Amino acid sequence: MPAELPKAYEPQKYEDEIYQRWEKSGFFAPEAHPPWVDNPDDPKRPYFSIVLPPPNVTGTLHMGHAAMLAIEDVMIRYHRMKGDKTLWLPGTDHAAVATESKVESKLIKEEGLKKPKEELGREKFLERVNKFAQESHDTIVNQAKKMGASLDWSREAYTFDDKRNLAVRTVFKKMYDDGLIYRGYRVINWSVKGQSTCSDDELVYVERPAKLYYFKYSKDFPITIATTRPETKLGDTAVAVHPDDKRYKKFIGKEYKVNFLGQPLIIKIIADEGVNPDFGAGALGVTPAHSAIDYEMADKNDLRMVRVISQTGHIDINEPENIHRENDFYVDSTTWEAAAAAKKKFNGLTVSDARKLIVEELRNSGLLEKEEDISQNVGTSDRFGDIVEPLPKTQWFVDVNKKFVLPHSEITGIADGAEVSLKQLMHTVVENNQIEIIPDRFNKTYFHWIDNLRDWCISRQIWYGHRIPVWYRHTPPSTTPLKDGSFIKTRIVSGDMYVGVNPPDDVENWQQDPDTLDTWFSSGLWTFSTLGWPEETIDLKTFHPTSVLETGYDILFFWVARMILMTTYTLGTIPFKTVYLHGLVRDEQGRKMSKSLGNIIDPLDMIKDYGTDATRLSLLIGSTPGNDMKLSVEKIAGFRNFTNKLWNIARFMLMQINNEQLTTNNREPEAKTLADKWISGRLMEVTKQVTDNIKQFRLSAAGEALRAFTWDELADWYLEIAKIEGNKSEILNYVLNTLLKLWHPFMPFVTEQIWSEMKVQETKNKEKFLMVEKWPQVESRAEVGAEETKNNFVLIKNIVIGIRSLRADNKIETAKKLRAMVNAGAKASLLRENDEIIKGLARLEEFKVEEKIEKPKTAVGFVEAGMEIYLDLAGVVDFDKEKKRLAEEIAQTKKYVQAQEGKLANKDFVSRAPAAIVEGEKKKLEEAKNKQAKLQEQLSLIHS
RNA sequence: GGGCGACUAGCUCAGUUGGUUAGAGCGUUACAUUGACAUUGUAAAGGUCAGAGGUUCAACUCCUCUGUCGCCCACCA
Repeated sequence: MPAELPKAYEPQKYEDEIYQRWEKSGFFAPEAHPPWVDNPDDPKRPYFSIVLPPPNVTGTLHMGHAAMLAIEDVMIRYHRMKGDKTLWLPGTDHAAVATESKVESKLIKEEGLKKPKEELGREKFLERVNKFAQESHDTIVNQAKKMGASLDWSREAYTFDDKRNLAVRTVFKKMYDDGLIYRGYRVINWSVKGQSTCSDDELVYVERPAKLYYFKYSKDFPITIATTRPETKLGDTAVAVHPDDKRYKKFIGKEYKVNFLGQPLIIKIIADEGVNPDFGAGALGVTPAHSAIDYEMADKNDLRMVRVISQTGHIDINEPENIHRENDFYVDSTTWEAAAAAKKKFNGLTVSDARKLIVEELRNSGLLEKEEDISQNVGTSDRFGDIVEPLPKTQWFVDVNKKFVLPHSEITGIADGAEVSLKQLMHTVVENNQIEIIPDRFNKTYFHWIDNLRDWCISRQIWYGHRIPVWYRHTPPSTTPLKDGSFIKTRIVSGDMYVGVNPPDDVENWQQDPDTLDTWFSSGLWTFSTLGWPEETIDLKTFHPTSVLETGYDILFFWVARMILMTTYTLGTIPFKTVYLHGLVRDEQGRKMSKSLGNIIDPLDMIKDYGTDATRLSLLIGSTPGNDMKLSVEKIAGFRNFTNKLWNIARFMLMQINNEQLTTNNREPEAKTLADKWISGRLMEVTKQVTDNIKQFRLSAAGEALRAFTWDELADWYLEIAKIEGNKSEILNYVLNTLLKLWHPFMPFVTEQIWSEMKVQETKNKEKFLMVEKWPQVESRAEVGAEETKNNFVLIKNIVIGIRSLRADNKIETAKKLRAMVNAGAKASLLRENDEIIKGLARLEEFKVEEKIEKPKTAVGFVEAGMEIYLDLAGVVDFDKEKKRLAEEIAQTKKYVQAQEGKLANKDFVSRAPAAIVEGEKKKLEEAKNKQAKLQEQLSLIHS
């Protein structure tokens, strides 16, 4: 007998050591193919690759990461065991804003700096950020290792390292040359707090109460407008009404010179379909400089743009584009003086102070007609948290609608050299199914997002990020608009500007654009920048497009869509074939886990208390793609129990396997008994189920099938039978080998540990890994009699269950041996062959199998598959109770019989349903009728 | 305002093209326990599949409507 395993599995004892051995073995890298692969260098050998969604470098592992790592590791380990060239490439994300502000507040807190960026300067500050990132990098990496993730650390990438920076610069330059990146003066989302732009997707809308003010700009203005932001009206250049609004139709096209509390305005009345005549006053003041929607309206109607709010969030009506001395409106000196007074009055006020003042003045001058409480959606900055101030600035944009020539295309439906837009590319690859999104309902969301996509603002005013590879001869060109009468039209500022992958030769005469790129710009390149692009590396050729992208559905737009954009544009191909979206991990009440709620389940605590395998299973089983999952400590504890169960199953099996016969060589032995045949058949079925389910990304179903097999069939039945039949070395060995392999992707540690105990027994060599064993094959052998085997076994099983059930009902203690007998009819020989099993499992001293038998007087009975089984209770039976029990069962059976008869009496059913279904229902009816009759007979035989 | 999802046992969830007497885990109840495992075993209770219509021989499954909850998108200013 092999050396015994400890009674309980203690994950903490093994996990770290196993991970180190795995890592040292080199098998995480695709170069180290499993030893049994015959043709490792065959170019046709399939590959499987996943690039890990990079966690923030300064972050710590949370359950979301844990779920991601567990799901991806299952896929990776499965494909590695299948013999594919398998690469799982790790990396971390520099998380520009998040990291920068973390370091900033750290410097303030710990070193007493007031404004760290100003005080240290760009270079020194970035040094500090880099240092911090470097230090905390190891934390998240080590935590990923704790999860058992079989990542190829030799290829680790960072979104902000030199290689990725080169990729970023290269793509930027290419897009600029194609005219897809432009510098423009447009209304963008500005975070006053963060002093930076943010993209449309980074806005979070918050519902809050607001006041809607109704007023006229001045007494002589004909239309009342309504607004929640009176202070922006200082920059109005139009009033918009619905084209069909009878009240206002006559004003459309007219232009008014008004004095708005001292501020001179020229207001044009325009018509726009978007104006809702029933909301507010049915007329709205158009502020092109401080509202994205007004900006679009202004663009359509060729309006002027007057900026009145500065980037610090103060009123500032002194911007160059605001004062138009050429305009005859201002020739009038009184107006000019009024304008000067207005400036003096409002300038320097914060937005909210200005609002108060304006409302006050409107009220005093009798212009304010109404105040109304409404609820309003305001956009806040996801990163900084403050309400975003739309204002015009010169920024860099990616044009998503502009057509360009795609020289090389591997995209179905788009030919080499075709003229396309980025939007079209993004649309096509999902529509033509080159990229499959799981679950597929997210296709709809994705298309909707693309259809509404506007140009992407990519420049940010923070320091920790990829610097824009643009240099200006002196200072950045002025943002003063051209004197073409149009203050709206996007224009690309030319002049002394250099765009290049590398700095200009005489860089000392140039100044680089101070801005950095949106972090998603570099993340968008992730699948190919990590593989070495722009170099033409072997990795790129071998592993791209990647097989699967697995990530949370919450970053479908931020990241997944941008990767599709960047990859189709740059390489003319898809970044990945399948997108697997997992849900959010929530607490047991369905709430998000957060510090403030104190409901965080820390994966590292769980690993410590219950082991990694249990933690992984709790995230894998019982959750489906795209749906949030609820997690509780109890669930994890439950899987800890299962881990221990598996350990003890193995422990027992190893004790049953004869020392000389122990082998990790997986040949299926000949099945001798019915139970043997049954368990081999079931194992084969389960192998097929698990394999199919993993292939179809149904990991929960795969795990659930395996769990049910392992516990309910193998442990509860076959191993119990093995105790009775004995002498099962070979088959137990085979089942154990297969079982460990099937479980390995889900619970790598406990399976590897058991395997290495076996390896030591067998070869005295620990350095052979289950991790690279060959995945069990599903043999397409002819399953002669497989169905019959199963049915026969189920019959035995049901007899045992029936007897146990009667015992329990009659409160017979487990230890007491009873006598049972059966009217076996045609099944007599089957039951005789297996009577030891029945006797053992049902605790019988005698199991009498006869073709025909009379019911003993002191017995109770039941009917199974047409046989009557009697359990002799030797006088302890309570006949009243027994009568009741039988009557209940008869009633139930009767109900079923009636239902079946009704079904079969229905002519439509018999004529229209497939013959096989009808046959099946007939058979069920016969069996039930038979059962009913026999139960009836049993009842009638009770004389009390 | 538009869209999506969920609603199945006390709780957490499976249920793959329509055909099962609707399943699992946890929990509950009863009994057991030095022989692989109490991180256990045996047995049991527990469901009008949110509601109403419809299609069909047949609906948890397909269609329509309603309700409750959740999420995403959308700057009625």
